[in-house]
Amino acid sequence: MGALPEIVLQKMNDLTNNSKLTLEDVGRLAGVSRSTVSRVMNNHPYVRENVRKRVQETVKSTGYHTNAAARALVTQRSWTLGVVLPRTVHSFFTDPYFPRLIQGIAQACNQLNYTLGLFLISSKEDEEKIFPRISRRGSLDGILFQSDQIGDQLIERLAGSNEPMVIIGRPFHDDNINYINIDNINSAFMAVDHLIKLGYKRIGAITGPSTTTVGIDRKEGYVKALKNGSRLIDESLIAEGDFTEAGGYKQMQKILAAKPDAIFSASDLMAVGAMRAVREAGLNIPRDIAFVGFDDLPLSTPVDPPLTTVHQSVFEFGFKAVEFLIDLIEDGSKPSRHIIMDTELIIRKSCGAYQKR
Amino acid sequence: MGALPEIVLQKMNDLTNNSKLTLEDVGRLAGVSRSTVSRVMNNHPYVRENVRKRVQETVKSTGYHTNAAARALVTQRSWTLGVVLPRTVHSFFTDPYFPRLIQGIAQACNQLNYTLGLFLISSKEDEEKIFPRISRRGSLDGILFQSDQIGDQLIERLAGSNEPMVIIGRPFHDDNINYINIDNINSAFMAVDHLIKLGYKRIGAITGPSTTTVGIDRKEGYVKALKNGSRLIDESLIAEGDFTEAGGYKQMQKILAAKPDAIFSASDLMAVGAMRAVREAGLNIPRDIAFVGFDDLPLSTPVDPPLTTVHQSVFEFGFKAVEFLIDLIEDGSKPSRHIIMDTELIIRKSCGAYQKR
DNA sequence: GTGAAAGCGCTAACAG
DNA sequence: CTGTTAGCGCTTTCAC
Repeated sequence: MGALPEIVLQKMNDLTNNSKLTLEDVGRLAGVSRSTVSRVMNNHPYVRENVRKRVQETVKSTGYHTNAAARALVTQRSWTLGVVLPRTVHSFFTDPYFPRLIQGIAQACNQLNYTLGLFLISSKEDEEKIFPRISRRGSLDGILFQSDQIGDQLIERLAGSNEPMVIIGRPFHDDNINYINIDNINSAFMAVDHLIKLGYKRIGAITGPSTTTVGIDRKEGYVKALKNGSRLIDESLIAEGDFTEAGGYKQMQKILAAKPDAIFSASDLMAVGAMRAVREAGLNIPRDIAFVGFDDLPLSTPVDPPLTTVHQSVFEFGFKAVEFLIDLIEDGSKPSRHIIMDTELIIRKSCGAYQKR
Repeated sequence: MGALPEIVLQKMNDLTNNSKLTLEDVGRLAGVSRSTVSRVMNNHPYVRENVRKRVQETVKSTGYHTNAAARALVTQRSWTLGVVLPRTVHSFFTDPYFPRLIQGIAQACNQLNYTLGLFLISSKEDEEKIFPRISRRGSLDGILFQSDQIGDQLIERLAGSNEPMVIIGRPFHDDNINYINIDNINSAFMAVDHLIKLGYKRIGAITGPSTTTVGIDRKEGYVKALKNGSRLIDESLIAEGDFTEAGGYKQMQKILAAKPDAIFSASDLMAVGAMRAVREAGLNIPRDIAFVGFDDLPLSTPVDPPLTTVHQSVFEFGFKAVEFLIDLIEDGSKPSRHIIMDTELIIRKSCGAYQKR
């Protein structure tokens, strides 16, 4: 430091404090041009080693950071990804699904040097206000959109803006849309088939909303499994839930009248509510009614008995979605793709598999 | 539309499709200069009404949106707020607190026209990678930081960068730092005092981590209430939890040996775990052991018996934090302030108040 | 009221 | 290897 004249030190101090340094300033302090500093900041080759060192030291001592807006303007890349959770997603703060998904997305963003913009839509007005912010060029490099209600207009509008976009879950119209999903139909099939093989005769279902593709697909898997096992579909054994605990409880009370001996629930959280209703009716799980759920996420309270369920890796789901989107951003010319993640049936006590043996 | 020559229509089509319109393009199409379009976009006065109309129509028909990066560069405002959740916040996806907080923050951002950048830090490496992104000028107008472990280095580094920042919760060193909080000491006091007034003699506590200010403050309220009621502090009745259900369960098992007749839990979620332990020990709530919790957030499963607890409005907490931050952004010269939100003791069945009467 | 011109801070040719 | 230069798309004086 002894080499620097006092006036430069003074300048450095000024600059450090108000922290409004530009490349030009740093260049001046390091005795190089703004281009060279830029090269150093962006790890370009072709900078002499001792110059690079000197610049790096100046950058460090001044606390200089690249101005993101200026960089974004010239590179046409914001390094920001938008995550949109539509307003019909009510269960945001009761079902661990969304927090877990966001964790996966956030971790991927961190690792891949993207910033994560979160858009929680809670009303029609929000939607209108937010739309320009997500579709405005220059602020987002791509969009992750949680699939929700079928015929979602926002999804169509966004798809029209031909920005890189990946839908999380199956969109209703999947023509020419990139999405990542699990095979809900076969996963549900697998779960219900397991109950059939265990010998249950009256297998009921608490489905998700029939206005969502998840709800539709998981129900389809249930129906398919029954048909495959030559069972009749009994509508009195089926009730439409809303992916909440309270919904599961309420729907189970309805189904109880039809005397089921097993239940497939389209989510663990609904299964918990349903089990509560069963217990209140004085019945035993799994002896009187067996249970299979869907999700296998850690709920805030342990379930008793432990729930047999379809495991999906929500964290990886979010992570992969980000990788998929970045891939799209880097090469937008690719034809649309669908990524299907694996699921697995985890057998625990609630299905009665252990008792039967 | 009949007035426009074919070549203009063609141009409009081109521009609409590749959607890379600039102010200049829109101006050309509307027959005005870029400045006028800018004025219209920003709702400036001094634009003739018919010109404004014409421009607005062109904007609409072309689907033009302002380029955020360019605007941010010139105005030095990104209209983006950063929310930082430090890595030691483990309970992100089991405790409803964080999702709820984020909901409040997101709603405020939507209403006040800000974009929300979410930074979930899960490792030391994340912290290093993220730090430049949050402190880099030009990308964030301000920061919301969830207070966590005492002596958090990130908080100190960020405070040093003198960007507008609001800490959610009490920071360890509160000198010259803006924060929003609830009065944890008095809230806990109120809860424990309630138990004292109900006549309980051996009141235990499951505290939060002693490395967090929430943990420390709520414990202090507990101690203060006991002293105020002329009780001795019995360390065997106190155990340090971690704000998880499993932690509450485990700590309760320890305290059980000391034969408490009431428990103050520093969070509802821990109370749920503790109640599970009590039930497993064959004891009745509230007859054998009464409970008071803290938070009053909707848990995924209803608590039985309903929990007497300190209510805090987490959604409003998040909302207010955003308003506070924006206030700071708009006038950075203000001296540091602290906002303290109200809490309220909600009496339900778990404390035995109803039985006693 | 409206347009021309300057410039926000950066990257990326293009020279040298 | 390094500096000069030309914009990226926008807002904002300053003239008229």
